[in-house]
Amino acid sequence: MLGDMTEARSLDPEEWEFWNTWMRAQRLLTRELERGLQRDCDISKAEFSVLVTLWQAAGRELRVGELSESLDWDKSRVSHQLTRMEKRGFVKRSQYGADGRRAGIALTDEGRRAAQNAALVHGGNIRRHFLDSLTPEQASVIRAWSEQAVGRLDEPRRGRNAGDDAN
Amino acid sequence: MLGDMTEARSLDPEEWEFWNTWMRAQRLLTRELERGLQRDCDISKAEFSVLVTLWQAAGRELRVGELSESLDWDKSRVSHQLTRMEKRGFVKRSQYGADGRRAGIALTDEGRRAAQNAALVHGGNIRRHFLDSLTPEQASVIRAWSEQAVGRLDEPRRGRNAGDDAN
DNA sequence: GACCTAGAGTTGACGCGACAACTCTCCCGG
DNA sequence: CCGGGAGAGTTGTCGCGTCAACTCTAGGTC
Repeated sequence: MLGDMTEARSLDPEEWEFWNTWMRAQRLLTRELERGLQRDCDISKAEFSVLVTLWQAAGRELRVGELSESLDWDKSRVSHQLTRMEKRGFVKRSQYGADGRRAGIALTDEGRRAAQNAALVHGGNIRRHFLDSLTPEQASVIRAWSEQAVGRLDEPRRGRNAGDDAN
Repeated sequence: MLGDMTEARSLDPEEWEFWNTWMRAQRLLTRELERGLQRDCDISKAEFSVLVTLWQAAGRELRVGELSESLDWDKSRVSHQLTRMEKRGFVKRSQYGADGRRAGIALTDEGRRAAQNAALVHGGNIRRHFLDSLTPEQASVIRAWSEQAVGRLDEPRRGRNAGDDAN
């Protein structure tokens, strides 16, 4: 809408520095947590997300589409991820329907164990590396910004509820 | 240090929600910017980082190790990225040394054009999607958190200067 | 009943990111 | 001279993430 006059100007050096520091902080934090997950639980962040989402379904089998919606992942991404995780023995695609199609996704026992353990360990890591590092003021400001950013960036896409996800 | 007693407890539901919202905001923002970069400039975020870093070197050829240090990327990652970008015609590995080894990395003309254009366009996108969305208070709090997080997570790794990078 | 379109899911291809293994040169000590 | 690191760079492999193309079935229309 309304193209304003300052279009052609990029960012000032200090704005770039702000942006770079911010991106760097994010990257270091997620890298640290991802490494922790790999080291302590031997699973990836993507695997964690799927495990926890299925775990929260408490035994109910989810469809690929539901996972896709819940995680806000592309359906093909979910499918690929499930293929890998099926190979690892974390999930099972149960076939149903007379002809044998339409997959429902279920955790295996090993998947359940991994989910439970990872939630504990990863939660602790998040506390140590993120939550504990925030002053109350920082926490509330960052929470507010996050919510507003999600609202701004996510509403356009799906104009309805904001379901849970697990990252 | 000193393991405190609350080890075995993971996160409360509201802490998880905070964490998830925060991760989600990050993901949506970076996804949006990455898409913008792809759409408007036909380059990826990784390509952008390399282009800008080389551009800032203002004609001086960088070594792989320098790029790796500057970007805080694994050396092998730099090498792979350069291979792809060489194929696209953005960079050139100039050989020197009598026997022909030790690669110096230089931008091609096309690389220079792409860098310049992308810095402008991407900068604008960052302004629109991020900087403009911050109240002054949010900006200062987030800046402070970022710096402190980088200090905490990055100092252990390299106990020296905090060079520039381009993300 | 034949078409055919919409939706669900899978597959393939490709770039990104991490890790380990390998090459090659330089340099140092014997 | 030769053997053995150390440092720089490359290669291979694999998982993640995205896009496009494909399959298959259900359901609707004629």
